[in-house]
Formats: sequence, structure tokens, C-alpha cells
Amino acid sequence: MFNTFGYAGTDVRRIVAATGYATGTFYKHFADKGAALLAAYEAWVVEEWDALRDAILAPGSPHERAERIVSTSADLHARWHGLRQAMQSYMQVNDEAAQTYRGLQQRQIAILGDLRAEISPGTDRPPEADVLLVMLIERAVEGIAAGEPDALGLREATMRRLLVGMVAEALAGE
Amino acid sequence: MFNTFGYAGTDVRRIVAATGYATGTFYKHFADKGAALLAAYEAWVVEEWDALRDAILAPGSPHERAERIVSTSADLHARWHGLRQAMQSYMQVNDEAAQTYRGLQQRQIAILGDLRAEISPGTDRPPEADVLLVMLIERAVEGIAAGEPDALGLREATMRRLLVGMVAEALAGE
Amino acid sequence: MFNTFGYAGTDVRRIVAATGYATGTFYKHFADKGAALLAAYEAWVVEEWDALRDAILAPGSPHERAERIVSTSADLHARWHGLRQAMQSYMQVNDEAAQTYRGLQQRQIAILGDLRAEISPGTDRPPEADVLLVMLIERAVEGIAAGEPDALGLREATMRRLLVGMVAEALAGE
Amino acid sequence: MFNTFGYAGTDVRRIVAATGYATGTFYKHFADKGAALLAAYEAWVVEEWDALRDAILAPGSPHERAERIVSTSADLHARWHGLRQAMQSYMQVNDEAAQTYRGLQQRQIAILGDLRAEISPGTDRPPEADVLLVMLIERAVEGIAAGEPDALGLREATMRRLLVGMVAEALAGE
DNA sequence: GATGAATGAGCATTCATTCAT
DNA sequence: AATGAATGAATGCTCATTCAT
Repeated sequence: MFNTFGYAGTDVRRIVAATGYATGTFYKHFADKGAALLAAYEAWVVEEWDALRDAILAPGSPHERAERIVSTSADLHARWHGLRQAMQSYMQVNDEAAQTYRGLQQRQIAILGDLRAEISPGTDRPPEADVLLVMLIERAVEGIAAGEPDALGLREATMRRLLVGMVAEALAGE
Repeated sequence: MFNTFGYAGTDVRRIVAATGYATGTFYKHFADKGAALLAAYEAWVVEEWDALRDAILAPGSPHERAERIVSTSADLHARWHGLRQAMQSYMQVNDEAAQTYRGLQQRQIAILGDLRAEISPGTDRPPEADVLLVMLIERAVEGIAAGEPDALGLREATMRRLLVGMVAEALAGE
Repeated sequence: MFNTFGYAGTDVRRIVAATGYATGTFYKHFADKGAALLAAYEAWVVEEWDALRDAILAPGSPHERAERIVSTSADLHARWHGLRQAMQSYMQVNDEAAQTYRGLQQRQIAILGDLRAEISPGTDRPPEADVLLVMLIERAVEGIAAGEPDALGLREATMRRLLVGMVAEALAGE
Repeated sequence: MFNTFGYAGTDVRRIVAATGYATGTFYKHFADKGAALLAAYEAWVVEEWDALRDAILAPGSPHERAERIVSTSADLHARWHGLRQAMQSYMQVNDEAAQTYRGLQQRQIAILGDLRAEISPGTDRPPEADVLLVMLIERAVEGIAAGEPDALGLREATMRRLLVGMVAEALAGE
């Protein structure tokens, strides 16, 4: 529901009604409406990074890997764009959420470092370059999920192809 | 105020109090709280693209241009990160806002096309590549503004340098 | 309503409905449900002490004065017993209220001192004795208002007569 | 807990948590949150009157007795002021509680009568006078417990001395 | 054009109580 | 006798919006 209606647009009653439980039960499990969002977001992050890890580690050429990464990412963001958006909104209002977000990001960077060490050991590519790449993927994939290319009169397939190219180059160690 | 508190976190009374006018007056000028956000956001976009146009058109090597683009972008996003965030939140709830946003994006793409034609005529670089670049700049610069590099234990200067490098390459027509 | 239902038993909606206004209007006038109680209580105290001042200062023998004091007090407490009770309950939960209460009490003591100086100048009766008397009146009169004598199988008239006697003695300077 | 937080301020979960039992168990022993308060209050009353009986019956001059009565009363009320307050609050909302309260009061009056007959047989002092005295003691002692003298800039010792004096006079049969 | 008191639907959260196990 | 998850009515409060002046 956070994914569909955003943080402010989601009514605890509606969440609860959808579960079949009563209002009070919600508050047995979550201190807050915000805590529920955090829990949902954390679950999402874990799911995303499990999927990405698989996409990265499965064997194949850099290009094949890049394609898997982009398409996996695109799928996840297409489905959960609203949830991420809700999290962003909530962070603007709640500091604890912002901290949680940063913590998750740090864990992601660490995982990313491990993965790179595994697939291309001995490279001296700085982690900053990887983070930039992740940022690009995130942003592009989310734009694609939101239908931006169409809205802008551009070709989604072309954007995807270019993106995959950039990722593949990076994986090839350039 | 939208920039500081987000859409949901900003209440009309506070806006109005800051102007010195009365509540009713607000609604003489804006149909809605949302309309005010839209107006603020449109003003921001215009300001951003004016500044970027200058950064792009001023003479210099691709690298110098890239540096100007990145630093201009970074400044603007540092100051207005919250406003963009507010706009994102609002779009999740309001379809008209989403359309306005798309319209502004389209104008940006058009401007971008003109600029490219001006600085490197005869190139066949697809607009999709430029859009990807814009996305990367936006995302990275916003991350920098939000202090992400620090929070992640990375060096902001390095990220900036790498980013400038990518932009310069693109401008050089690679 | 606080007088009738107590603090916890009074619903803001009910207060508001009785006035004919809307919920929001209530909160334009009072920061809080508690603030409304405080305001009501303060108004009551002022009313009580105005009435008592008149009862004390009007000419007459100590006995006549005592009778006026007791009956004035009894009337006020009969009507507003619940309000005082509500205030007591609220103080148990809200510290600001407790401070307000103490402040009002202090002002009462000051008034009491002035009155005594006026009706029997030159007496060296300690203020503590007056306060004890006020406490007795308050408590007895409230008990009478609550119908305690009846419930206990005692005669209200007798209690009143004895009480008046004690007050008269005190006024006579004994 | 009723003593500390009042009736409304005490929640059943907190009571239950403190016992180490589960919520449901509470309702095996008490029909109601209110029933628990009533039970606590009844226990208090019994304790109070046992202590007072001892204070009254122990040998000594009227003055010594008065001192014992006042100090015993003061101790009890200092410790249990909140409980009595909670009871008052609850009575405003629950009629059965009010009846229980009256019943306890009646028993107290009866005991008081017995005690008086024992210590000063043959006196024709009306029970109403005794009740008034009890009321004064209750109120004064509670005020002292609540720190009223200090808050009002009065001397607690003086108030106590005066109170003891009044009680002693009454015991002496005046 | 400006005012600002009034509106009232909306919403998060609490907490006494139940009941199947 | 004890459990404790589930209940859901109740309630304080907010805030975007209106409209008579």
C-alpha cells in the first residue's frame, strides 16, 4: 500500500482492513505507521540485493551480466518504485528513517565491494566509480519503470541498450 | 518551505504566515496547496535550465564545460533537493502534477537537443544517451548534496572527478 | 461538561457539539482539552472568590457573616463539585495544571489575608489558622453538596449549624 | 499504580506487567479495572481505620491522642493521597463505586461512634461534630501531604500544631 | 483584493476487554 | 488457573479549504 499510495496517502485503517485483522493488532507488530514502512523497505532492499547478487555472480560475459543486472533491476524498480518514493518522503520528515536508510546503503556498498572483488579480482577500480554506476542504474531503471522514455518521445529499447553498454564496459574493467 | 519540510510536512498556514498575508489570500492565488508546489517547482526548473544553458554554452574545452555543468548542477540540487523530493511525493498522489512534471521534462529534452546541436553539430549521438547522462548527473549530484559519499565512507572529491570525466567524454562526442 | 462527566469522561466532540461550533474551532480557542479545563476552572475560582469576598465584607455580626460564607460556599460547591473533581484528576496527570492550581491557591490566600485585615485589624491570628478554616469549609460544604450527611444517616442541618458556629468563632477572633 | 498515576492514568497492561501474570489473569480476579481500584481502596480504608483505632485507643492525654491521630492520618494520606484521588475520579463516572464509597464511610462513622463511646462515655457530642472533625483532619492532612503549606508560603509545623489543638479540644469534650 | 474565523472530514493511536487454547 | 494475541470502539487533534464580510 505504501508502494501504491505513498506514505502520507496510506491509511493505517486501510492496511489493517486488507490484512483481515483489527486496528489494534497492527500496533502490536509495529510501533508506528512509520515503523511498518521501514520494515517494508528493509525487506525490499534485502530482496533487491539478493536478486542482484545472483544476477552479478551467475556466469557469463560482461555483456550478459550487464543485461541481467539491468533487467533484474528494472523489474524490481518497476514493481517497487512507489515504495522507494514513500521511503524518500518519509525520510524528509523522520530522522530515524533517514538513519536506517543510510545504514542500508552502507551495507549495499559493502556487498558491492565483495562482489567486485569476486568477479574481477586485482582491479583497482575505485568504489566511487561503482557507486556512480549503481546510481545511474537506479535512476535510469526507475525512469524506465515510470515510463519516462515514452513520455519524452524516446525509445525505451535504445535507452536500455545504452545503459547495458555502460554497465558492461564497467564490468569489463574499463 | 516545500524544500525544507516536504509536501506533506508543509502546512498552508505556515506558508501564509511567512508571507504576512491571510489564509484566504493564498487561495486567491493558488487553487490548491498542490498548485503552489507546482508553481514553485516550475520556477525552479526554469532557473536550473537557465543556469545549465549558460554552463554549457560558455566557451571552453569539454572538460571545462563538464566541470561547469557538474558544479552548477551540484549547487542547484544542494539548495533545492527537498523541493524536488516534495514534487516526487506529490506526484504519487496527484496525476495532474505527474503530467506537469512530464511536460517540463520534455521541454528540457528539447533544450538539451538544441544545445547539443549548437556545441557539436553533425554528431549522431542519440538523445537517449544525453538523457541517460542527465539522469546520472541529477542522481549523483543529489547524492552528493545529501551527503551520501560521506555517509558511505567514500570521497566526494573522487566522485565528482569521475563524474566530470564521464560528462567530458560525452561532450567530446565519444 | 467537565463538571458533569469529569475530565476523562468529557469528549471534546461533545463539548463542541453543545456549542454549535465545529471541532476545529475548539482548537482555535484552546491548545488542548486540558487548556479548556484550566480555563473553566480559573473562571470558577474567580467567581467563587468574588462571591465569598462579598459574603465576608457585607456588614453583620460574626454569626451572620459565617452563615453567609457557609451558604455561599455551599451553593458554589454544590453546583461545581464535579469541576473541582475534574481538576484534581487532571492535575494527577498534568504538571502544568498542578502549577496553575497552586498559583490560584496562592492568590486566594493573599485575598484571604486582605479580607481578614479589613474586617478585624490588629488581630494576630496566624494565616495558617485561616487556611485550616477554609479547608474545613471547602471539605464540609463539598460533602454536603455530595449528599454525604444523608448517606451517613446524619442531619445536614446540624452539620451546617456546627460549621457556621466554628466559622463564627474564628471570625470573632477567637 | 492507581496511587501514582490515577484511575485514568493507570492502564491494565501496566498493572498486569508488574505482577508477572498475563492480561487475562487479571480479569479472572477482577471484573473490571474499576473493581481492582475498589478492592485497593477498600484495603486502604481498612488499614487506615485500624491504624486510627490504635491511635485513638492507646492511653494518654487528649493532646497526646490528638497528636497520634494527626500524625497517623498524615502518614497514611501522604502515602495514599493518589489512591484516594483516583477513587474520587472514578466515582464521578461509576455509580456503583460511589455506593461502595458511601458504605465504607458509614462503617467509619459507626466505628467512630464506638470509639467515642469508649474514650469518653456519657458525652452528648453529636456525631455530626465528629464527622466535621474527621473531614477537617482528612483535608488538612492531605493538603500537608501534597505540600500545600510550602507552596502557599505557610509553615507546615504551625498548621500541624493548630490542627492538633483543634482535635485535642474536641477529644476533651469541649 | 484581502481577511481570518469557521469548518469537519480524516487519521493515528490507545486501551479495556475477550476468548480460544 | 493461566495465557496473550486479537479486538475495535473511542478519541484527541490536524489541516486544507471555504465564505461572509
